[in-house]
Amino acid sequence: MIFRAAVYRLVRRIPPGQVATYGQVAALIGRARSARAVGGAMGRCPDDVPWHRVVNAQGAISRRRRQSGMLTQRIRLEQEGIALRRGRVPLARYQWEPSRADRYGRPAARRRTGGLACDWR
DNA sequence: GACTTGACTAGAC
DNA sequence: AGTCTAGCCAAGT
Repeated sequence: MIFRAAVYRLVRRIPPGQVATYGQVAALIGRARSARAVGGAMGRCPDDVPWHRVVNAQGAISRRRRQSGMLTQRIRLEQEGIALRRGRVPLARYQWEPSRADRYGRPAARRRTGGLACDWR
């Protein structure tokens, strides 16, 4: 499975009105240390991928090299009923809690940094 | 195959 | 709560 294809397949399963973090997406496809690469994949995704449902670990909309897109993301989230508080999505309320069937692999062992424990569940 | 570039993250101040 | 750093890694050149 190509990395990006795995990312897109998973992101398509995020329900409307909920969000996931880059690190969470990475962990769910069994690549717990690839959060950064997930961001790269989101930048060039097919139109049917709900990219706006992916935010960073703080619940904020990550900055792009070019600002364009950040506003669109916020608007789309709000259209799905997600209210941002102080510029961030309250993850405690909106973060996706995937069922076991939505998980493809077990998170990699955590190294010094970059790897995520299963704390998003 | 050796860089370079990010829509990343956890920890340490 | 902000800023900085060190790790991480897929893709593109």
